[in-house]
Amino acid sequence: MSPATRRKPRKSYHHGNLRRALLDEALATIRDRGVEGLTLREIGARLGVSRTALYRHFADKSALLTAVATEGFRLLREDLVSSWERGKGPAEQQAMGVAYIRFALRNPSHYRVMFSHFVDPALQHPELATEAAAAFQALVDSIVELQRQQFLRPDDPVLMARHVWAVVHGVAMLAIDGQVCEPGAVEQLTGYALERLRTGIARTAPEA
Amino acid sequence: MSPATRRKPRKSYHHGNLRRALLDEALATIRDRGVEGLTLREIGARLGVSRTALYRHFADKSALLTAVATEGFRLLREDLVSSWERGKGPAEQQAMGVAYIRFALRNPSHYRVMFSHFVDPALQHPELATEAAAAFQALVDSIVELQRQQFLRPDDPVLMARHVWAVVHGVAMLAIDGQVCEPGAVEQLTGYALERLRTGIARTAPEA
DNA sequence: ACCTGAACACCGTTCAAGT
DNA sequence: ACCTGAACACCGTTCAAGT
Repeated sequence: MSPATRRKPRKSYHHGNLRRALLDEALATIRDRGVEGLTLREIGARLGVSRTALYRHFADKSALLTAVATEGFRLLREDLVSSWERGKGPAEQQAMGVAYIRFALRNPSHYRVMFSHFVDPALQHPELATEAAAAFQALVDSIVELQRQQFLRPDDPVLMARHVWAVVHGVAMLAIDGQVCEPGAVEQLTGYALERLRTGIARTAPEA
Repeated sequence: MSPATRRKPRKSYHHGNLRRALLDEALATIRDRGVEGLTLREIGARLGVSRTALYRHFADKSALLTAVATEGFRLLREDLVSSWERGKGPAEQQAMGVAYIRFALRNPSHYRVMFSHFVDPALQHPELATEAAAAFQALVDSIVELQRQQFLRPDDPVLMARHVWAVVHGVAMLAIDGQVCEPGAVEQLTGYALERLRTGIARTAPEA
């Protein structure tokens, strides 16, 4: 064995995208062991880099989590906009609700960090605040459009958007926290909650 | 100064209810600095007690947080039942919704620990699972009664309860996370969300 | 019974030093 | 530029010892 073939077969430096590798390793660790089980030292060890290599890409642990949350809001917004822009009608808004809850279930690590207040209070980081606001704005936009189409009550769209957000956020949290554990129960709750939500904010009763 | 008058004027042992004092100090620290800012050493120091005194009352840090969560579910259930039993009608169910959100706002430390997954996954502690189930059951009971009174749709009461829970939980989380920060916005969202929720699950349209 | 201080293994972070 | 190893202050937890 030459000295080059060690436990970690690696060139002297970590090549290319260490930042992305750190984010991915953090996401995997959060998925497996939760946010409080995340340690910077173990991330470095798993990637075969020094404990301090991370500080070349993130100011500290909080900055790493902030980056996770920021990326999460961007991915969520992309999912929501993608669903909405297929037709910009009532069916697409229902699809947005499904997409929101599916995002949380498929990206629980992102979702937990986004909403579990592990980042600095009051969204101090401007990037994070911008992405979070953009995701919320996608919801407001769809509500304004459906109000224009006379499908929704003419209430304050921001207030209505907060209500819609509360519903899908509540379902998502119950789902990823395992509070709804029977097989199919998440899908059942998603469908029921979105249908009751629609009835609650619709301009006219569906039978009218 | 005699040796008895030290920095911490205290009898040799902590008298009486150290367990309660530890819980209260933990709640205050969580309120001021968040769950991740909670350290057992500082709690002991603040109470003028050794770092290890806590282990006479709690197995470990997780057990302390589990106790906080368990107490939170008990207090929440008491608030909900108290609101409901004033009349067991539609107005009292609305009051339960208000009480739920007010509980979260008045006891944010309890609420965060209850729902932020700082306790063992899958609610391993039977006491915690029992209290959480009891709080949920109070909601199911009120739904069954209002269905019997023909005020609510005759859907599966557990499914409807999960939906109602998702709505109030979503509003509560947005509120205590400071996502709704303008003065009066929380009360506005609470009133709006509960009214839209009622419309969504009511048996008949209110105008009929 | 309840509490204490020393000790152990661990963590985030800093820094002078390497390539 | 990017990475490294040693060092520092901190934390949860254990344990033999005190009253």
